[in-house]
Parts: sequence; C-alpha cells; structure tokens
Amino acid sequence: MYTVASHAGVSIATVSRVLGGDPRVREGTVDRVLESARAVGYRLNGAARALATRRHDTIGVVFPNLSGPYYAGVILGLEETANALGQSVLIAGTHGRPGSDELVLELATKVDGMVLFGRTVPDDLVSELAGRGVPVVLLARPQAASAPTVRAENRRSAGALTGHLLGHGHERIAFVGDPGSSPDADERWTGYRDAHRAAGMGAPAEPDVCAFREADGRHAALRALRRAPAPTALLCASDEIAMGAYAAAAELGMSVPGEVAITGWDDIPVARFLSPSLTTVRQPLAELGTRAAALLHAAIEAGEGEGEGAPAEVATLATEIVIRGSCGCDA
Amino acid sequence: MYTVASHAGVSIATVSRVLGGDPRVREGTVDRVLESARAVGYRLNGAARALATRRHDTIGVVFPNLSGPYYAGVILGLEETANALGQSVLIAGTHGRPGSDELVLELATKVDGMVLFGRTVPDDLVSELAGRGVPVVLLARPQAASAPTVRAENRRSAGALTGHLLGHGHERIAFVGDPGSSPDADERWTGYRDAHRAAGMGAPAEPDVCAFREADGRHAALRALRRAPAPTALLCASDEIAMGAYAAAAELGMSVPGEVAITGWDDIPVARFLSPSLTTVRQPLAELGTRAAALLHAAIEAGEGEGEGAPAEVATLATEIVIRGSCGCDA
DNA sequence: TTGTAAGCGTTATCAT
DNA sequence: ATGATAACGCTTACAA
Repeated sequence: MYTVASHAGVSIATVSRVLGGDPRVREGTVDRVLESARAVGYRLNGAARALATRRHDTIGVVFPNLSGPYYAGVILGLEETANALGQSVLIAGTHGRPGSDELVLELATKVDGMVLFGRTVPDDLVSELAGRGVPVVLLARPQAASAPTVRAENRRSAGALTGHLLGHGHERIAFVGDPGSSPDADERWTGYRDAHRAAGMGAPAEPDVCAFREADGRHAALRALRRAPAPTALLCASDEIAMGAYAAAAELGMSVPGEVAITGWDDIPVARFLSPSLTTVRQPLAELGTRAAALLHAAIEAGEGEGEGAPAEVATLATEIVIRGSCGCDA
Repeated sequence: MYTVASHAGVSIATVSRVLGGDPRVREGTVDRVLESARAVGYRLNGAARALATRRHDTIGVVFPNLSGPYYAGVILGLEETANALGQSVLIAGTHGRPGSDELVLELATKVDGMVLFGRTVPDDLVSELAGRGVPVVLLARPQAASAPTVRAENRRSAGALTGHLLGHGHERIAFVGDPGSSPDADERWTGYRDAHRAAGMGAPAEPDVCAFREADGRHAALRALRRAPAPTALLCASDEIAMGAYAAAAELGMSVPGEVAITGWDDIPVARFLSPSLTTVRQPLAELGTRAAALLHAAIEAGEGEGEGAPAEVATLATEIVIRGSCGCDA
C-alpha cells in the first residue's frame, strides 16, 4: 500500500479510501491512485482488512457431509445468493465426527455469520454462538436461541402422503428411516403417525431405522418385508432409501406397487426414471439456501445495531407431493 | 487475550504460545492458561492470526456452478481431505459471469492457495496468481504456468467407447456435447475423432453442440436424429445430456438401443436406472478432489521454501468404461 | 521458561 | 480533500 501511495504521490490513507470506495476523494486523485494500483498490481489484503474492519465478508455453512443431492442443492442456492450479496462462503462438513463443536467455534472466528444445518450443532452451542454475537441462521432444524430459521414443511406432507397410501387401501405401512438422524426425518415420522391416528388406525410404534443411503434402505426394507405380516407399503424418509427399497423388493420377487407400494422424499432426478416412477415429496432445495443466505445477510447487517429484540422469524417453505407410479396410482 | 493473560497471571506472549501449541512452555503454565481461556470463553481471532502469520489455513476452490453431481462430487473429496489437513474451504462459483477474474483475485487474498476448475480461469490469470506467489492446483484442465494439475483421462476412453460403438456396426455416430465448454468435453471430442480415423472412417466435422444439461441434450439429440441420414448412435458428453437424448428418442418413437444407441459420461446414479441402463464412463470424482487438495497442501508447505523448480506433476486419473444396455450390449 | 515490544497491512479518527 | 497516526488482535524475535 505504501508503494502505491508513493507512486501516486498520496498517503496510504487516500489509497485506502480510493480502494475502499470512499466517495470523498477528488476524482482526479481517484484515477491517479487506481492507475498506480494497477501499475503495481496491488490488491488489498483480506486478513488485514478483516482485522481492521471486523468484517470478513464471508459466511460459514456447517453441514454433515456433501454426499447425495440434498446438501449440494441447498448449498448451490446459498452460494449463489451469498455471492450476489458480496459474501464468500466457507464450507465445513462435520462428517459425523465428535470434535465438530471445536470446528464450528473456530470457523466462527473467520466469518461474519453462519448457517447451521440440522443436527450438526447442538442447541447449547447455538446459544453460545449467539452469545458471542455471531449471527446465526438455522437450517432444517427446530429453532434455538431464537435465531432465524429456515425449513421445509415435513409433518403435514408426510401425513398427507401417508393418508394417500391409506386411501389406496393399505393397512400395514412401514416407515423406513431414522427419526433420530435429523429433525426432518423426525417430523416425517410424526406426520406418518398423525395420519394413522386421524384414520383411527394403529401404526407401528417403531420405524424401520436406517440411514439416508441406498444400501441402508435396502437392508431396512428387506427386514421389513420379511416380517410377518409384511407391510404392503413402505413410506421411505428419502428417495435414496426408496431406491434401496426397490432393490429389496426386486430381490424378494415382489412387484412395485402391486405387492408393495413405495414412496420417497426429495424428488431427486432419478425419481422420474425409476420403474415404476417414484411417488415422492419435492422440497425447494435451492430456495432453502437462498432464504438462509438472505436471512443471514440481514442478521449481519442488523447486527451493526445489535438489535436482539423478538425471536426471529421461522420460514417454513412449502413442499409438494409428487404422485407418480410407485404408490399405486396410474401415472 | 489480555484478559486471559491477566487472569492466568502471565503475558499475552505466553497465552499466544499456549494456544498456538508452542511446546516450550512449562506444563503448569499451560494448564493455568488453558483453564483461564476456558473460564473467559476465549478464542484466537482468525483475522488477526492470518495477518500475523500470513497463513489463513484456508484454501479456495473456483468452479463454474454447483448444479449436477459432478462438481459436488469433486468438492466432496476436496473438502474432506482439506479438513483432514487442517484447512477450511472457501468456495466460489463463477456462474459464467464476466467479472470472475476479479472474484478470483480477491479470493486469492483470503486463502493460502487455490484449486481452479476447467475454464473458470484463463491461462494468464493462472500465471498472474503464480507470479503473486499464490499456490495453485489446476483441475480438469490443461496445465498452465507449470502448476500441479489433476485430471481424469478422457481422450483414450472416448476413443475406446467410440470404437465399441463402431464395433456394434454403427456407421453414423454423432457427438453430442460442446467441445468449447470444457477441456474435458474437448478431449472426448478428440478421442471420438481418433477412433473414426483409426477405423478408417469419416466422422462428422462438427459436433452436435449443447451444454451439459438434460434440456439442451434433448434439443441437440432431436436435431441430430431428424437429420438425413440420421445417426444410429449418439456419443453424449455427459450422462445428463444422454438423459435428454433418451427423451428425444422417445419423442421420435425410436427405440434405444435398437434404432439409436446412446452412451453417456460420468456414471451418475441414475445411469443404472435408466431403461435401458446407460453405457457410460465412470470417473473418480471424489478422488479428483482428494488429489487436488493433497497437491495443493504440498505446494503450500513447499511454498515456505519458495522452490519453483521444474514444472509440477500432472496427475491423470484413470476412468472406466461401464458397459450396460444402451450401447446395444445385453447387460 | 517467560516477558517486552515490534511488526503484520488495513481502516478510521482527528487534524489540517 | 488529504495526511498523520493510533488502533485492530495476534505472533515472534530478542532479551532477560
């Protein structure tokens, strides 16, 4: 910076003003400084700026891992919006490791705010972050520390989808997924039970637990379908699990949806290509990210004034049931 | 830090040493400082550290966009490895915008090194970054500025796949994809022509140009299949394009592979579920990322000594042709 | 082993 | 409109 300053015959203060876009600099000076900066190939140093301004122009995202279309889809929207708002995005996968609290706390010192997914961060850590004055937006999880929260609707759609299966005449529907793995899964499990209750029917007390992966879905589905009496429908907590269920049905020589109906969740691209095509629930992945980025940006800007005030908004985005062939409908 | 120092009855230098893991501090002092730090809830400030050490413990990745399984897959491996090596990952999508050079240059001041995908950064910018002493690793693109480079093999596999189609008796094979969009696509186009030449056959002088998306693939395939004489096989530059080709064939009432054979590239999850299942080429996505992260880390460590020296390694990862049904084989 | 003090490269306050 | 200069919060010789 001193180089540019002397090259342009001004002080570093002026260089800083020009490069920082401060309007109160004579136009001629601006041009001269800009020209000098170009000549020397000078760029402001990110770390020094961050230290002096207490602004990183960066937000952090904490998620479990990047496999599967879900997180990538959300982060796609997040990154795009953050960029448009002038912020870089620092990503951090917890990969189910134990020391992730430490990871999050460290990340917090490098960003202006963070987006926290599902179960990656326990409530008390959220509170601690809030206490430290780090703006936080929660994604796909219950609100905590009255932080702004973005989520997709689960319970009602799960209830409706279960009701749809019930309407097809199914009396034994198994829930395949792990309510303990994520708030989303938990809410779908709740909606599933809601529907049974509303129909005056009993539902299994326990889900067929499995992780959000095809292989796990296959195992769980196999287990369920070998039970006596076997379920005639499988409400899977994700499309990937549903794909495993298709495989399981095929192994047992059961036709879908004839002998067993199957539904998924997410509407990932393969859903339309499965045979029969998969009935599922679509959630607006990119928009979840977009909204989170926007809310975080707002919280950061507002943070200047340290508002606090009332518990922040919880935005619940609508999902859409996509009826195709695997539930027993014609489509 | 001063708070912790006085709380523990030491100087900030000692606090810094303890928190920075410097071994030459008496054990008792270490404990005392750690305890004080915990008591006050103190954490080192990222920006200040970065400024003082000239180390961000962060790497940057520049890619076109995050849609589709390709970039997410690579970044999955990248993030995991970088994390294991103690580095955060800053992501930046160019989204085909014009001002991306500026974006990259700015990012460069916030990271210790960067991974640059395909066509996101022109050769001269790569040189400039290298000139500024920013360690760089190139991904899925030709080497430039003799920077370490990681790529998947394309030309030979494309040639072999084309040869396979030729072996099925096809005499008019169209290439569907845009060689201009990425070095990968360009190399596949080259391999396609290699095979024709090797077989003593003429090949179209022009590809059926289209972007890496299903909708574009459909249009391009429609265009190709309506030509007279129509091609009897479509070598698509990606699986997503191939999916579009399936749709096009269906619209024209043409059977696959009977009336038109189709092949893809990437082996994305849907490939196995298409009907007929898609013959394609698998590339090790996560490993591309893993290797890039490792090479970058090495370059950063080496950078301490400012080696320069000989042009760095170009790692070409093997791909695997996955024969399934859409090429005309039984599978 | 620990402390003192000089940076690290900006921004921002106060003068001028 | 511009310039001095004191932060910003840490690391790291150099001393003790």
